Amino acid sequence: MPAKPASEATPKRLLAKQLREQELLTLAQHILQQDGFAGLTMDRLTALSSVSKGTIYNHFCSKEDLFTALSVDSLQRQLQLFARALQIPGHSREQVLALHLAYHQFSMTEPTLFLCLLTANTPGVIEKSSPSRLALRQQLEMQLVTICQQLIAQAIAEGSLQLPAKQSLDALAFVQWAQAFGSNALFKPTQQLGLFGQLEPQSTMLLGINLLLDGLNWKPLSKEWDYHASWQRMMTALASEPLLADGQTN
Amino acid sequence: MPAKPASEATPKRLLAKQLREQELLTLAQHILQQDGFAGLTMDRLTALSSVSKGTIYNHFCSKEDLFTALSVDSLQRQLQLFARALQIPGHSREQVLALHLAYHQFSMTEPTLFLCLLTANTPGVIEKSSPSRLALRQQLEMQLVTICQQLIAQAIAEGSLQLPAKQSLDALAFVQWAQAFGSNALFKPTQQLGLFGQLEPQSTMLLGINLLLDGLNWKPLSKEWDYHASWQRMMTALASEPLLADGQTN
DNA sequence: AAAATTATTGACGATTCGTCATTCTAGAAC
DNA sequence: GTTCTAGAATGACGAATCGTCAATAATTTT
Repeated sequence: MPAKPASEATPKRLLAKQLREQELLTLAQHILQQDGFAGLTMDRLTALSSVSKGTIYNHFCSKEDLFTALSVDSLQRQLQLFARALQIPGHSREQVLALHLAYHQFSMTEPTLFLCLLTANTPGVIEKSSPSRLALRQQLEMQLVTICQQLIAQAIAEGSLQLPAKQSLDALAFVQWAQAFGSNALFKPTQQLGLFGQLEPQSTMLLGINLLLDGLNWKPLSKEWDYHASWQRMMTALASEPLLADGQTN
Repeated sequence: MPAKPASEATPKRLLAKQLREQELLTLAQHILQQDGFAGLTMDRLTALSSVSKGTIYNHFCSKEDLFTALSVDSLQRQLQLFARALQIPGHSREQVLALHLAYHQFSMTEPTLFLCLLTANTPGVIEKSSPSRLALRQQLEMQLVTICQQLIAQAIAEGSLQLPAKQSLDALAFVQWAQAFGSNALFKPTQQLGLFGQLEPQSTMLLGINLLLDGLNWKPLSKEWDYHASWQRMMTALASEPLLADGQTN
């Protein structure tokens, strides 16, 4: 047998495949926002796509795996938004605010993707997703958390924040994350929220963040600074800022 | 046509039906914790139960409706735990802590039920559940939130807490709820949590609560009181306390 | 006890998932 | 340019699951 170089990496095939995968994902999103989650069927996806069912199953090992893939997409979008949010000037506590805002904006402007994120966190979906894709998702989540940790570390370094006794950076990042996740999940798009229906998401969310950061004694405190103004300013900044294209060096 | 009394309310049939429904729900739980969410099938539930498929569909209009029913069960259990937690003596801030602890304990000791709660919050499930059961769930959630609100109102009345300017009771309850929900969801049973794997749930959760309540200036502050001790004390209290039976007047 | 109303059954149709033998394609070897 | 081959694509098919409904049984009413 001739020493075949194994051909391991398919040269340009890979690109086409990734491209098509993205195409399938956006198509799935369209179906979701048009017909709801009950309307997303593999057969339907097949019918509306340009490829056959077999090919689709060549991308996603199950319908649930498709959901996990959508959640990965979701996280990537979120990562982009985080990057943009961090470019808004402001002191460290304002930057935390910017991240929370970006998260919130994402959940509001991309309800479908956000709901995919929630769905993909469900045991029924996890059980039937491919391990590799689950790992990918976890890696992306880690990137997001790392951003938060860096922000906290930076605040400590510059002196606007002191690490509480016996606590880790991780713990602080977790608390922030939990707060943001919980708030956005409860304010979730669908369902007119009988529970907290009369609450205004924006200011309630800001309240939670302020309480948390005040509790941490993260300077300047909410009594020393108008974070409502900061929130407003950042909202317009995030909305208007020309999103820098993907692979752009600068 | 003879004036039929409509027979509206079936006298004792209802009891039997409710009893059987509970039986089906616990059976479904057993299947879930034994074979995972992928293993729960209507046919399988039928096979293991003493009734036929038709009868089961006479209780739950779809498989998703069954999940919503499980989440209702979950909330009822949680309500019980809240009641018990409130009986533990302590000042108002300790009582808030007790509620958080009860929530956390529930998510840890009844992982399956908690996961049902998460699953039932998913659009795919909501879309296919019966409106009446969704309403029931919402009502129970409302009860839980009301308990939180009362606690806050009481603290304000007795002077250990002041309502922040321009904020409502609802908003404060929401923030607490979001924090608790987020933390427990992220520390969810399944999946060894690569993100926050090395974190110790207990103390991290306590940290979050303390930050929030300190931010609210809810007395006594965490620097003036050993809430870690309170947490420990309540944990044993919750674990050991003889659970008062359901319909017991006292 | 007969009639009438309500509940139960489980076989069946319909839907959806996921597979696999076959067909096709793109590039390597000659 | 032709042949060869590894891998990709296809879509008909089998399997699994959902949910229904005509027939039957149980219970209440008269």
